[in-house]
Amino acid sequence: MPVSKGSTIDPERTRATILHAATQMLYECGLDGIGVAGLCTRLGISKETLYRHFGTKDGLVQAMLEARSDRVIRWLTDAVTAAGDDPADQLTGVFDALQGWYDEPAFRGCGLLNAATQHHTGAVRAITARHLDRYLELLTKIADRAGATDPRVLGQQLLILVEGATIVADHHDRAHAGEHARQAALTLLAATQRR
Amino acid sequence: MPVSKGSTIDPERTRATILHAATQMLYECGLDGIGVAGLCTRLGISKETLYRHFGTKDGLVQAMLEARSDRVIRWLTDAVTAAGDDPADQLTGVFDALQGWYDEPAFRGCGLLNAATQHHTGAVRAITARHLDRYLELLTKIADRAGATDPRVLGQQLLILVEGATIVADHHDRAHAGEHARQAALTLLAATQRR
DNA sequence: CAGTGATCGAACCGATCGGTACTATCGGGC
DNA sequence: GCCCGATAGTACCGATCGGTTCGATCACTG
Repeated sequence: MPVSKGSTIDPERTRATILHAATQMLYECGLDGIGVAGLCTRLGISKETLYRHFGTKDGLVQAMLEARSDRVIRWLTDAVTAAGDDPADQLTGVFDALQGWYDEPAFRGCGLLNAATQHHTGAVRAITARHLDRYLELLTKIADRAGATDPRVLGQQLLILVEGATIVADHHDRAHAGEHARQAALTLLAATQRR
Repeated sequence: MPVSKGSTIDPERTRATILHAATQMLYECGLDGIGVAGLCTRLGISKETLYRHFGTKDGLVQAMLEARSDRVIRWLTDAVTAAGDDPADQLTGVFDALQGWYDEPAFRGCGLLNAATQHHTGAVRAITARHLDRYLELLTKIADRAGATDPRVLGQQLLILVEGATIVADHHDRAHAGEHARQAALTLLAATQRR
């Protein structure tokens, strides 16, 4: 059955729907953990539709990763904003948000890092590197607002904590990684302010 | 040419040679980045030999990961030993060793974490989780010797720094990740001793 | 109401995958 | 010196992969 029952023909909306559903599937199964055929079946679309919107599987992957990066950065930016003006509170907001993520049953690590590890093509790695850039910018701003001696160094250290916590949560101890990282971040923040 | 020229028939040695060469190849290409056929060609062995020694590709992967974990842990343990008795020096030894690794052109992140991300089968993830356990044990011992208020928490934080530094080195800034993590580790160490 | 285009479902393609089978050949132990 | 086992090389298998094509069908537009 083409076009099926009451489905609105709206390419933009179709594309967005595919992107959203495929993001979850590919995150859950891994980029190579599910083929295009299986993906289309579980998305309830035909291969032709997928290929018309995204050209290739890699095209879908890249579109999905860019959208995911946007979403993650927005999510953490909001967490910072919601935490108020105190840099320590902002860091707490970030790591608490991360711990909330780790607690989700579907948590499988950072989708962008996973993708870069699986397909180490130039394009995917570039998207991931840019993602870390944006992360770093967010964290460095906090370090700057906190009056850190060297905000760039503290920003990098916070980035290491964020990524390390995500890795440890995925592969070792998801229950406490966020909290341990949060405490470490606050200690580093306090130490740099004290100088 | 079977058995080829002056090749010694020594199954143990053959197995070890395959394991060593395959470890490098699979680290460089990723577990799914090269097939069994290509692997055998570049290793100069036949598929039959590989399958006799390891049963399946997964068998090879698991044997390789276990060997790699042993090797990495021994390497870092040696770095700690070589650094003397001062916990701060020991941490410096660890992160300097890591930075030396990041500086290698062939550096592609932690092979065990990469493998766990690529093949999230139970067996591979278990080997990786155990690898992090051993890492944690090493770091917690340092925290303990340093007289940390809570050595287990500091050990976890150091683990987060180690893994975070490796991730950041792989995907963002390989030149400074080790140094930033080292500074952070020393700051955390000093802070926990001060209390 | 006619035509356009988005979509489905299925068949199909060549390539590649992990794994097996078989033969020929060589080294090492008896 | 003979024989067994380890090995190379090659052909082969079924499954699956990413990607293409085509016809039928339905929603929307004019």
